[in-house]
Amino acid sequence: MARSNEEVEALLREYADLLLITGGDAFRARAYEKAARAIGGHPVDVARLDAKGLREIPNVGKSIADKVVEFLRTGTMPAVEEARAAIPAGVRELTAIPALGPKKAMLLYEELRISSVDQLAQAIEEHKLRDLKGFGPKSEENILHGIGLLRAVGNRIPLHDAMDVADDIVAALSEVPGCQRCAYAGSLRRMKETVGDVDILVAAEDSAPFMDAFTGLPYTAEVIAHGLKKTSIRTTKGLQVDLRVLPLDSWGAGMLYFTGSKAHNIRVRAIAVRHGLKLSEYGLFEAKSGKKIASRSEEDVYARLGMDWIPPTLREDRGEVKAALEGSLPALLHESDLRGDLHTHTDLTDGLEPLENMIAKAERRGYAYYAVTDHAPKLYMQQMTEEKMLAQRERLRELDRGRGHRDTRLLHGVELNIDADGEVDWPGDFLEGFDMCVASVHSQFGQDRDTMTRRLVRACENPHVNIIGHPTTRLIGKRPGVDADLDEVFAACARTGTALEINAHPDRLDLSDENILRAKSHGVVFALDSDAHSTRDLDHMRYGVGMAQRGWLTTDDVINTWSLTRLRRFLRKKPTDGGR
DNA sequence: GCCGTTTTCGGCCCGACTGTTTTCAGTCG
Repeated sequence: MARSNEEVEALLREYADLLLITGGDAFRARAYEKAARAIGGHPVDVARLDAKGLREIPNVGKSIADKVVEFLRTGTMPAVEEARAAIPAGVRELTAIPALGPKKAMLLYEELRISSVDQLAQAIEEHKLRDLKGFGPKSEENILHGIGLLRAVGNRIPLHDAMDVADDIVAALSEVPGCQRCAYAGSLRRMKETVGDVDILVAAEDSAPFMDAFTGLPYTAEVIAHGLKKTSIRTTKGLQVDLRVLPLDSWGAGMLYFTGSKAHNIRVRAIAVRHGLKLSEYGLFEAKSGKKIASRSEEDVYARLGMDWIPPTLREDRGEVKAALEGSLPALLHESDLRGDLHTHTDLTDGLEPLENMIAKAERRGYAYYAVTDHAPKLYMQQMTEEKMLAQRERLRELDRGRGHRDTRLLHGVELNIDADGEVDWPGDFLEGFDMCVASVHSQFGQDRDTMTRRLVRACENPHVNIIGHPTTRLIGKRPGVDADLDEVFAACARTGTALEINAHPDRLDLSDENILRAKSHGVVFALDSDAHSTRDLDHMRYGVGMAQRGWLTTDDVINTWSLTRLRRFLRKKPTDGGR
């Protein structure tokens, strides 16, 4: 499995939630939350630390360090086990519903014995909540709406969770003797924002050792099917993973078939039929003779159908087949094309690590430039002031001075808050001092369509705002995007020379691929940002790249693939040419 | 529970919004 940090983080978070649900000391719960976040974002694997090393992580003291050591040694954390015994797991699941927190979840359990989302939905239908203190018709409506959101994601899991599992399994199976190829396929390879199940392919002569290794993985909770060509398991976290072993000669056809999408496959197969051919997961065959024509690589198969190889992220039947036939596929941008990150935080606000650590990691990623954009004062909990911001700028300028032309150049920016009426935190003369400004919506997500549209358009029209951060503010599976006339917003971006962010944080992936396609048709340019709150978060960029590719973007569309000179020209915000 | 001390206990990111109340608790960022 990847690192223990994520496991420990999840456990400590669960404990914090359970403390809140049982009405324990809120500050104590907060201490666990803070420690969870710090450990999740810590650059070193906690499994390699002793109690002393653990206590060097901020917000981890003796009590938590001991609990973590115990967990790493025995695999359980007794305090959490006890809390679990007291509260049914379903009660905590209730708090995943927006607008339903620990207090109300506990009340529902105590008064009505509700301990699952389904029971809650039923109770609302039967109007059982109305008589409860603190609940009214509006809460019923809000909770039902929240349940709808949860169910829309259904059994699909976030891309990065699936990616972690897939990376691990591919690494494990690649070690098995006789492995000729091993890779993941399916919607994961297409980088869809959520994934229903994971498909792993292995090329080998003998499948048995792989099937055995697969079912013997430490996080296999259940073996759903066990065969010679296909084996399916369910992981301890409930994710289904299918393994297929095929001969090396079928690799290309297999990858093509299992990568999908279904709609893409149907379209490609139709072309095969037109050529008097037949395409299956085993290869491309002459329909009449059954003679195999191509199968070894995806390139071979596509080429024999008169097509260029299609990047997996485009295989959604959104015009890619036609483009591949015409030789007009876009030259998609790749992670290596990125020259910088334009939206990142430090521990001056809610980041976990100091400026110096973040910059060091940016250098390791080989960036030509790197922007620090901490939060502005109107996100009140961050306690930002002009003085703090100016002190950070001074420090950053100091670090930037004396750098060679090979080093990462540092930009001082800010993530402003877009007010209810489209204003931002500081007046123009203060904003003038920043190299660049991101502006994002962080409050009042429920405004009506006209108000929200005006609000975003006004932010674009601000001459100091260069990038609209996480433009719809959606959280996948938790919060829908704001209601706004996005076409109007996109048009405003194009008109004013404001870039739209593709926020690569796996919980956001905002803009989504559909919105990227739509925005691109308006002539908008994009900033592909990690929104990192720790050094590890900087690596989330791969998910943003996935979204950008799914939106058919090239380097010309993404401002942080540009040279610093071209970027600076764009940041001066000349509406006439948008900096292009 | 953690932290930082006014070194052994008091403060802990702070304010807005919502829907419920009838003066505020719960939730959220």
